[in-house]
Amino acid sequence: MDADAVIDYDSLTPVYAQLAAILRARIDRGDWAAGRRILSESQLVQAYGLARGTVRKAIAALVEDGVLVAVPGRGTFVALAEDNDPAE
Amino acid sequence: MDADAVIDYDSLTPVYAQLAAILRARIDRGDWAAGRRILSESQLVQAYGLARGTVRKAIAALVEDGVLVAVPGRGTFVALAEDNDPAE
DNA sequence: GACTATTTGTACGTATGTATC
DNA sequence: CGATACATACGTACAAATAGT
Repeated sequence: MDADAVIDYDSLTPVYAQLAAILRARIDRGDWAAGRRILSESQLVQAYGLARGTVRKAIAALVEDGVLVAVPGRGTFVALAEDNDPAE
Repeated sequence: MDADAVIDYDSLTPVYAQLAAILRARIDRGDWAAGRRILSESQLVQAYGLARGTVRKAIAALVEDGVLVAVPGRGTFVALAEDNDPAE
């Protein structure tokens, strides 16, 4: 996945999945280290021009994969375990 | 969980979680056998007086747990495997 | 093949609640 | 107290898949 920072609405891949891939790439390339807080939902909404629901869906997918950890009232953080669960 | 068929908006448990518990109970008691199609999202909306997003969230939780399987254009079905993944 | 109806999937918008800072 | 941030719940609209006419 090379299309960082750009959402392609004509793509077969859902927007939220594209954003999830973008965020995962940014984490992999070191934009945010483990344990660091990433952009807030509002900031992601503005940065990529998406609806909040779409941003939340992307974050939820990464939380599901153990890449991110969401903490109510604090923000969303990069998970500490680098190697995630290969199950599924 | 005994409060079948009734959503309690004053409960600490989120509405979508209550609906998920209700549906799981209905499956356990045999309202729908394995491989059978359950109510459509629209029917669940009408039956329980909820928004579609809430219904979808409840279904998503059960799909996550391997209890249900959603098929685009056809409906949502009771999964074949009775004993689900106890992980998590 | 065309058309319609049904059903799930995706996307967006808004409001409220609660916890944190 | 106010601002920020995540969680939940409501609503709308359109797209895609499926089935039947």
